[in-house]
Amino acid sequence: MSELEIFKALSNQTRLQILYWLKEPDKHFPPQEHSFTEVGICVGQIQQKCGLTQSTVSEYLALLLRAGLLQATRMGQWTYYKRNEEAFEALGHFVQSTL
Amino acid sequence: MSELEIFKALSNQTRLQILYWLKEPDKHFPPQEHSFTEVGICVGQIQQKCGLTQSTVSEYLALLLRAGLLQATRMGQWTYYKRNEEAFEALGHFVQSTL
DNA sequence: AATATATATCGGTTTTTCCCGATATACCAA
DNA sequence: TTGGTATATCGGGAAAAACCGATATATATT
Repeated sequence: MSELEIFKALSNQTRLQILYWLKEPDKHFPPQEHSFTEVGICVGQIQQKCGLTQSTVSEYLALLLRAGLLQATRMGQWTYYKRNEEAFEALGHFVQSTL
Repeated sequence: MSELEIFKALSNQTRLQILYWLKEPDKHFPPQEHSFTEVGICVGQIQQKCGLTQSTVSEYLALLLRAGLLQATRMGQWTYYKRNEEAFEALGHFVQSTL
């Protein structure tokens, strides 16, 4: 995904907030069956904290996924999202050396 | 300026292009009276390379300035813009460690 | 003062983004 | 199969961004 698309994905307060929450899931979300670091957080949990509708949050997560900033894992009827830390490192490096 | 405003400023292909040109002014702009690294490039030169209108380019530069990514120097009837490299370093660090 | 040039700002149209409700799809359980 | 829950997708209204042309402002020159 292009840097332009990444910056667009980051140009929204709610999406930045989601990324912040997902940085330390155990601090921001209640305990769950599956490991935070392995699968991430399901859409419903994120939606509750956002206060936006389910459809909007689902779209935001899909957008962050397309930008490469998140990874998704489908487990049963839930989709778990977690950060793709490699993408953040790569982006930081890009900003420092290329942008 | 907030990171959100910075990411918004970076969410445009033309503005990214301008930042790229300003990274190595001597490679992308004709010689000029004043030192590239000291004052930067004037609006007209940037506008010519963009192909957009003067008003649009002026607004883009003002936007990048407000975001803290550029610095401006008024000299006579010209305004010279150059990159604020500290802002890029700070942003890269932010992406790596905080975002 | 009058003119010319460079840049900034203003008003408006088109495009994109934001965010919603409704609906579709996927999966699970009875 | 039927019904229930989780997520994704679709269609659309409202807000913001992307540009533009016209005009205002600032500076320099004559």
